[in-house]
Amino acid sequence: MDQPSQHDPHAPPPGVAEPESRAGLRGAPEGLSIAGVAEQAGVSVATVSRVLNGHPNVRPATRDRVLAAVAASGYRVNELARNLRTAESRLLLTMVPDVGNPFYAEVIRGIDSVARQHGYFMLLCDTGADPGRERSYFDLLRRRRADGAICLDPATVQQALAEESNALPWVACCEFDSSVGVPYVGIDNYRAAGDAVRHLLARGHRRIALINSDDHYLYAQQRQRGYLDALLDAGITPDERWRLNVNSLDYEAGASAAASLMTHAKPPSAVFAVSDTLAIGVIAGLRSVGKRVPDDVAVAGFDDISLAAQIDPPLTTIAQPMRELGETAARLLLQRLANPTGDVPGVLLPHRLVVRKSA
Amino acid sequence: MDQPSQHDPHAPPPGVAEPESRAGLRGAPEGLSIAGVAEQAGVSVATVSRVLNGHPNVRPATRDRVLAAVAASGYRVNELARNLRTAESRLLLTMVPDVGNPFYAEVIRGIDSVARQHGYFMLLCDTGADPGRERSYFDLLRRRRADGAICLDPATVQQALAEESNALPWVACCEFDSSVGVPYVGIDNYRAAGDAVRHLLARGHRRIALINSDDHYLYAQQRQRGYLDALLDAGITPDERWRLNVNSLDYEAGASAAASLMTHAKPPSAVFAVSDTLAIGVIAGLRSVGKRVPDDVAVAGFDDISLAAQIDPPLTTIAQPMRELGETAARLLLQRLANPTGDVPGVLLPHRLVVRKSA
DNA sequence: TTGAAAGCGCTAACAG
DNA sequence: CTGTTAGCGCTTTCAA
Repeated sequence: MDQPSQHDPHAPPPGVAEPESRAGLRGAPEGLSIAGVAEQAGVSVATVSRVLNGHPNVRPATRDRVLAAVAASGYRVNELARNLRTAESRLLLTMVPDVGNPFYAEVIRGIDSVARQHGYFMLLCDTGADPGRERSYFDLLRRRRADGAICLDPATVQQALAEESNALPWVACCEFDSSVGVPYVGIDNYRAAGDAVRHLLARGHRRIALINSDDHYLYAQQRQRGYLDALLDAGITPDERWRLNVNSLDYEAGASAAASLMTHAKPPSAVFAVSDTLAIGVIAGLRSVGKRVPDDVAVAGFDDISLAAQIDPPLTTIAQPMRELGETAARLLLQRLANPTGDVPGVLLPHRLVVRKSA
Repeated sequence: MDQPSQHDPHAPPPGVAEPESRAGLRGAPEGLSIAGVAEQAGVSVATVSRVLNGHPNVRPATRDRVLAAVAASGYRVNELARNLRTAESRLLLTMVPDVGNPFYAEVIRGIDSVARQHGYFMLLCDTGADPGRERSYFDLLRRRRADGAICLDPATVQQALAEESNALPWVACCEFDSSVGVPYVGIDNYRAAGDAVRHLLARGHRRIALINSDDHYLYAQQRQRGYLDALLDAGITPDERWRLNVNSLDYEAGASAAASLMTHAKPPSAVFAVSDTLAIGVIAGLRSVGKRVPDDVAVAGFDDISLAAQIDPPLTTIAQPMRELGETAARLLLQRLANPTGDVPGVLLPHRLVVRKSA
């Protein structure tokens, strides 16, 4: 009972992370090393290391002496040294196109929570979906600053990554190309988009526009195919002028896309935007040109960010399990790290149509 | 011209970050060290190190030989080793209450951009404003995993930090207590809140509610004082029942606070929320109980996140220079790192009232 | 202009 | 159960 079995060396060592006396902290010399603690405790550095890492083979009395010295001196392990010695950084790199997007923010939280649970920290990098930045961040893996990476960037840039470094431990999240051969987690974008469009069709709409994101996202292509096929299946010939691609998921992008859509003589009666942020912008843009939602134009979004339920009118959208997406990605990566040669699966998580007032 | 003067060792070493032949990468052995490169180039490890770090005293011919070996082998420096040797992690810790809040997201971007410009990466930690998590993250500094920290958490927890470790290199951002003695950047919350309330007063409102965030944020106290004094100055006795504190900045918190406010017999005609997310929730909550904004109730927010201009009605709010806040915080920290003993100032950035339709 | 060698602080054999 | 010791891969004197 007083002897920890099976110790995780990256959990806070017993006695070390506990609140210690202020005096101890005050006295903490800057350059105190394990050798200093060993001396104070009258043992060898090896023993201190053992105690710090929770190894079982230490006599309780010795352990206490070491712990006392640690507490008294305010010693903290130098993880720079530990990292070199163990050849791991305990850092997980997360590359995301836009931290500011609420969708990504939530995915990130999922990643972070699982990472921390396993003694890893998250190095978050905002790539702006720029291949150059992506590459340079990815290089952190080779330089050993991160043990593994999670990539949410466009499949086009993921392919480049895969080509030159299939062996490096990384996984794809949300955006993925199942053919590149890295583990991935995401949803069935084709079906999800179809579900959204079929909902619009069921509401009686025939003129349905698509506001899509940048085409080098594979998910954009998949959602577009889902949209087209759903239309075709309903006997509707898609109107090319009603398919817009925007190069950012900002509210503004959605707003101006919507406004331009409404300049047509016989404009669409419904809009499907592939992101809630876009859809919220669409609603604002529609309002700015005097259109009411959903009376004049219905709007459906994608993601179900928390804001979707709060705007006027509340947004009908496809819910993605954002947190789970992130959590799963982190688990897949951890799995790959633990067993570099083992096969790691691709996993598809379920989506869900959430019907609110906007469509 | 062909000799880099004044080289920053953390910028990509010349020739190393450039795209190399695929063959080079393919052939890269996992455990290639500087010694291997030295051998291939027929020089000593010291020389390789000099080349890698752009030291001037290397004969061009030698340098080329080394660079060729580096390119051919696909060698990448092991930063774990470099970090131990140079005793720095080149990581900046950022502790933030909620990554998902658009306000913080934007501040974070500012931090990240300056950090990267100076060869640092950002370790982002979501504390949930929890003192325990804060403490444990902060410990990363002592363990040498980060060279410095930027804290956006409540002043109450910052005080604890300061008490036990005034000597550690950290700065406060957005939320700060000028008396704790660490460098900080923020805005004049007292004046900003006053500006918002005075705008409401000028619009003819007398019954003005305040929806405030958790009281252990100093900014919440400052904004409350600004609100109260502005009312008092206008000869109005503040009504205590109209001051609400919520413990989260989520949309939902704003929505339910607004709804409860409207249960009063003679409810407020205007609401000042100390965060845009709260204000957006307030508008949704008002709508849910049948109130129109701004006709029945005017709403003012705080921050000017990008969403503020998109909702219906567009939000009147106090703009904070979010990016600059982050950038400045990073610069202050870098300054402290460069000169640990030097005095680092507290800096106040300007805010701005943005009048839109909601008030 | 270059090389040899001494560590940075830690972990993990290997002995005892 | 404990101590001695050999590195991890790099940077940096110090000498040549």
